Amino acid sequence: MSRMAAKDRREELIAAAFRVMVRDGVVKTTTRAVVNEAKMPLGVFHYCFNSREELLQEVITRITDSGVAKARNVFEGEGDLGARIARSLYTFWEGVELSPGEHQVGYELTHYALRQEGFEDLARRQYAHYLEVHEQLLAEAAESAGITWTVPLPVLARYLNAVLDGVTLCWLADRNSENTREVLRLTGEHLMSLAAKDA
Amino acid sequence: MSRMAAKDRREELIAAAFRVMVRDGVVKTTTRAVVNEAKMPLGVFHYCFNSREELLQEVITRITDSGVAKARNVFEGEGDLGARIARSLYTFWEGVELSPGEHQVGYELTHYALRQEGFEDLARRQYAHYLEVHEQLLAEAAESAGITWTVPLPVLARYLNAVLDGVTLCWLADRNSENTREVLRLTGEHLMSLAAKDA
DNA sequence: CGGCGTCTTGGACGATCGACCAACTATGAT
DNA sequence: ATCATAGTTGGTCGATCGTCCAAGACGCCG
Repeated sequence: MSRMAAKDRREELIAAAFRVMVRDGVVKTTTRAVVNEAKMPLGVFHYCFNSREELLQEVITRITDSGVAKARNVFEGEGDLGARIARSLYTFWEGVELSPGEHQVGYELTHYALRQEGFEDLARRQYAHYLEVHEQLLAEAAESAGITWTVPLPVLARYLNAVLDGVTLCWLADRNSENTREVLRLTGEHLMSLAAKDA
Repeated sequence: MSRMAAKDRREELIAAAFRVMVRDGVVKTTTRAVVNEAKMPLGVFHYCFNSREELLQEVITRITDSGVAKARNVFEGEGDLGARIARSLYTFWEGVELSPGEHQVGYELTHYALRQEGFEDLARRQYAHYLEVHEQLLAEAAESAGITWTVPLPVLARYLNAVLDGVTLCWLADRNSENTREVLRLTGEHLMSLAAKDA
C-alpha cells in the first residue's frame, strides 16, 4: 500500500464505513468489511482507530453535523410563506427518496447509540442538532415572511421533526410515496395556519 | 428440567426473548442470552426453533398483532371529539413513558427486518397493521362524534402514525417530556380542525 | 413389561468478530 | 549515512456466535 498519513487514512475509512452502512446496515459494518471496502489491509484499522466504537462514533458525528440534516436546510428561495414551506418539505422528501439508505443509517445509528453504554449523549446531541436546525429554519422563515408563530418555536420544531422522522420511517417500510406526499402537504398547510401576520 | 411440551417451551422462549430485547436490545438478544433468561439449557433452543431468525420473526409478529400497538387502541370512552382525541393521545403517551424499552424494541425490530433478506415483508406488514389500526380508530371516532374527516382516511392515519412515531423517537433520545406533550396537544387540535360536522 | 416417540442435555464444531503484535519499510531531519 | 519517527503488513489470539448432534431420560400405549 502506498504510504499515507494516518489522518488521511482515517477519513477514507470513515467514508468507507459509511458506504458499508448504507449498503449492508450498521450491524454488518465490521472492521473487516470496512477495510475491505477501503481496499486496505486489516492491520490498518487499529492503527487509525482505537476501537470499532471510535469509528462508529466518528461516523455519527459526521452525519449529525453536516450529513443527512443538510437536506432539511432548505427554507431558502423566493415566494410567500406557503410556497417556501411547500418547497422545503418537497426538497426534504426528494432527499429521502433519492437516498433512502442514508436516512435509514441515521436511525440505525441512533438506536445503536441509545443501546451503547456511554453513547446516549451522542443520540441526544444528534436530535438536539436536528431540533436546532428546524428551529432556526422556522425562525428565518417567519422573519422573512413577516409573521410570528403562534406556537413556541421549540414545540413547533419538535413537531416538524416528528412528522419528518415519522413519515420517513413509515415510508422505509411500505414505500407508499403518494400518501406520504399528501401527509407532507397536510403538514405544510397546518404550519401555515400557525402563522400570524406581524402587526 | 421438568418435562414440557415443545409448544409451551416456544412460548416461554419468545417471552424471554422479548424481555432480553427490552433490557439489552435486539442485537444482543443471542440464543444463549434467551435460554439463559428462560433458565433453560442451550440445547433447548434449536429443538424449539429452527433458527434464531425464526424466533425473532415470531417476536415481531407478536408485537405487531397485539403488543405495543394495543396502547394506541384507546379511542373509547365518553366526551366530545376533542376530549376523546386528547385522551387517546395522552393514553398513548402514557404507554410510551411507562415502558420506553418496548417501543424502542419495536423500532429496532423494524430496522432489523428491513435489513434482513426476505424479512422486508414483516416490516411492511408491521406498518400496514399500525396504519390500519389508526384508520379504524379515526373512523370510529368520526362516526360516534357525527363528523366527517376532510382528509382521506389513509392519509390522516399515516399522519397520525408519523407524529406518534416521530415524537417517540425524538423523546427516546432527549427525554423532553414537556415539549413532547405540547406537540401531541398541537396535533390533537389539528385533528379537530380537520373534522366537519355531518349534514 | 417392552418399545417408541417426545423431550432433555452438555458438549462440540466451524465461522466470525474485535483486538493485538512483532517484524518490516519508508521518510525526513541531523 | 544514521537514526528516530511514522506507517505497513500478515498472522494470530481469545471470545462469542449460531448451529448441530449423540446419548440419555421420561412417559405413554400396546
